[in-house]
Amino acid sequence: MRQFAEILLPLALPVNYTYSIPEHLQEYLQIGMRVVVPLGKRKLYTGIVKEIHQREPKDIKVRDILDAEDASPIISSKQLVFWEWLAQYYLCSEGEVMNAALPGGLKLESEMVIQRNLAKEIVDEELNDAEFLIVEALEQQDRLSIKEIAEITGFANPLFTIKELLSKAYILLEEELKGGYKPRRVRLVKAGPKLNEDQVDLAFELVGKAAKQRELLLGFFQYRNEMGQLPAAQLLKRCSAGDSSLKALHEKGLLEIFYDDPQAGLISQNPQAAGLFPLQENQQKALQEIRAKLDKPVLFHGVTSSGKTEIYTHLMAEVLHQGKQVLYLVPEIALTTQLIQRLERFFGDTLLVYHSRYSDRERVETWLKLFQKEHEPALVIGARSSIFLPFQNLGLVLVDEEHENSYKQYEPAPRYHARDAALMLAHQQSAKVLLGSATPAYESYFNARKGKYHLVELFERFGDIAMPEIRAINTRELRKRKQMRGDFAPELIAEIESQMKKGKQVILFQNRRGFSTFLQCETCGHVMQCKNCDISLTYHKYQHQMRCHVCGYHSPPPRECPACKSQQIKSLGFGTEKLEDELQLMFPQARIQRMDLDTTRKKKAYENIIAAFEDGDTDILVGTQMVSKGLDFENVGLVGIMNADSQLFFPDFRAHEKAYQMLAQVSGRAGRKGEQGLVLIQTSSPDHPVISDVIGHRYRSGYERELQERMEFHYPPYYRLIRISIKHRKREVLEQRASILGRDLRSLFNRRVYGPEYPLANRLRGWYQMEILLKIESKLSLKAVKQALHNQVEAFQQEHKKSAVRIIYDVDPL
DNA sequence: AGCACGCCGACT
DNA sequence: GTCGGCGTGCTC
Repeated sequence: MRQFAEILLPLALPVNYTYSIPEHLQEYLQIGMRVVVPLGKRKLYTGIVKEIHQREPKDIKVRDILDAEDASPIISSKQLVFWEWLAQYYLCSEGEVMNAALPGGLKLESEMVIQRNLAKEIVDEELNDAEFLIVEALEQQDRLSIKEIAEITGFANPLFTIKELLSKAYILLEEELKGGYKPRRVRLVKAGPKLNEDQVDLAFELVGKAAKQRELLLGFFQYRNEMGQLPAAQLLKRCSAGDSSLKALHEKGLLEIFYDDPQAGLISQNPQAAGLFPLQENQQKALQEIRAKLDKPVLFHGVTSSGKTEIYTHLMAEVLHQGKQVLYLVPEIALTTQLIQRLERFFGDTLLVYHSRYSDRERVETWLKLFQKEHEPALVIGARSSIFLPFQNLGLVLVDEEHENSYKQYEPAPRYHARDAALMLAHQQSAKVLLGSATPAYESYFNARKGKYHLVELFERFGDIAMPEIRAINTRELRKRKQMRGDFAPELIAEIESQMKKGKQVILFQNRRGFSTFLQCETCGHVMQCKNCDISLTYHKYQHQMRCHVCGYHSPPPRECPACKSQQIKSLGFGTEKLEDELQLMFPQARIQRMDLDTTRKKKAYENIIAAFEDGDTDILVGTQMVSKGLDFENVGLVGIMNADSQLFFPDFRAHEKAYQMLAQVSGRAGRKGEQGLVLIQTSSPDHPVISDVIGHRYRSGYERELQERMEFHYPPYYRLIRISIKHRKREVLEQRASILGRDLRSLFNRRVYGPEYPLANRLRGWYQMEILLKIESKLSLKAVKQALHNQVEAFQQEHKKSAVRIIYDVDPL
């Protein structure tokens, strides 16, 4: 019986391909193994075996699997089920899911290499100069890549020459797989044959007078772990000794140098070496309540500083104690060294960390380590992509700050929401789920009120700290009376001053990076725009550049208006950078730090800024969103919000929800230990209901008000949204096609179709873009809707094949 | 994703 | 006249 395998390839293919299993792999191959398969003319890919069967595909010339990459599966069947759900739910291919799921090191891609055909002897007359160069190079080196040949010949595209040589039989082509993960090895030191532990003085006699060697030997005794070894690099650094001293000790037979994987040399941590922090009575009560209700997902609504992390830690410890695995999801930005170190103290080796700032090698190591821990407890803390790790024995999924938008991936597909996907992951593995936030997403709160989740609430802060006092400052009024000093109300300036006098720190929040929002010509009103995108460029003073925040395009600021040549150009709006400038002028002695995307780009920059603030080396921290995320500072007396208006009046149905979340989260940074913190909000609408809710710490009131609107205007949680983006390089083609597609969809879904319309920026990276929005009643079967949608769009694309538009789906868009 | 095939501008 | 630009289609 001929055997076939359905293979997942890391490509956006509409269906999975089938390959035949050659004789030599028939007994060997298992679901979840990686295999090498040919695709197209000269490409090899690593795919994953999804299914093994005997159904021969019709009308397709099936090719053989070339080889198996693994001795045993590296993807569990549980993961394959999860991937399938993601592809189906988020309307993308399984290949795209696989691409997002696998760390780069587990994917292999082929590269063509050129080898000399030794059967063919060189006949000078047959070769031109370039060909001769290649043949000659191949006499030295037995294989060359296309890139290397390009370098040797100086041709940008040497394929033609290669083909020529191939036809003359001088060379052979071969595919070589690259990018495979190889375990890392480090140099380690352990006791040598001449080192007798009972007679250490003999060893020192052998060393003689060499001071550095004595120091190294002492260091070895001092720093080695319980297995009697440590990394050579660490020993040398601690003793500030050179390699030669170590070699000398090695030659004397006192120390042995060997190679092993990096874990071996580390001082192994004793799990739960540090005890858990004891919980306060109200925390204890919340924990008990959560524990009792985990038969369904629990939404834990605990105000800022209520000590949610401590409660999580206790719960995680319990699940680990049962021998199960825990996934602790946090937004990327909240994954700080502070938090990781804290967890490391409690959980030692059971803790695994996974996120995008880690190198690919580290991610592969984490992946494989978890795979090995099939039936062992493990705690994984990670950002959204950690939902893809190979959990086999998942007991609990914890989603912290579950309202965070950064859980949703937008580009590239799969456009998944890690919280929602994690709920499914937990469901598939019968694991429990805890969602936590001080400001839950309205959709989650709705689910909790409707009984889909359980709700646990905690309204007191840890250690009986009072909720901060929040005051709104009416900037419209002050501007009218010309009392604003730049972007600051007098009251804000006075408070900053008085806090600094008291030795308290200040956080200022401005949700806009750069120096100013845009540059505008005073004469003709022209606004400097990105040439690829339909948005204005932002002026960055430090780099003296205009930058596009969408595509990264940048250019020096113009001296004159490109439209009317006037030299009167003014900057409008303001960002963190300008704020920092103004502040320094007002408070020359103050130590001011800025924290935004620009200042945290480097690897350690974020940690450094936070450490400086924690150590009291910073008086005023100016920042964007980043300052509101999960940072716990001890000494913040004042939080100032420079301009709440941009959040309040943002044209999005979630604007009020997001504004409340942001204001409440930033406010939560104020006040600690027995002192009430102060929050000042500058706004032109101090009476706006969202502002009053924030001042009164009333989460529910905004929720109730907003839900009413959501129902009326057909938005989540009453309706589910699918956004269909249509892209084309030519505006006319796009508009014409989009309107046809809109009509097609309307014939199917009637009034549930909105648009096509241009989004806020109608051209991004050179592509025009329109959007159609589908609003589907929650009670309808989303699956059936998606099927119908897919078929309709497929038919539409078939009918307009020439100069086709690109279509992108976003299910549950944000 | 790559690579081949196919139709319109600057040049050995 | 061709070389080569990228737009489009296909890969089990």
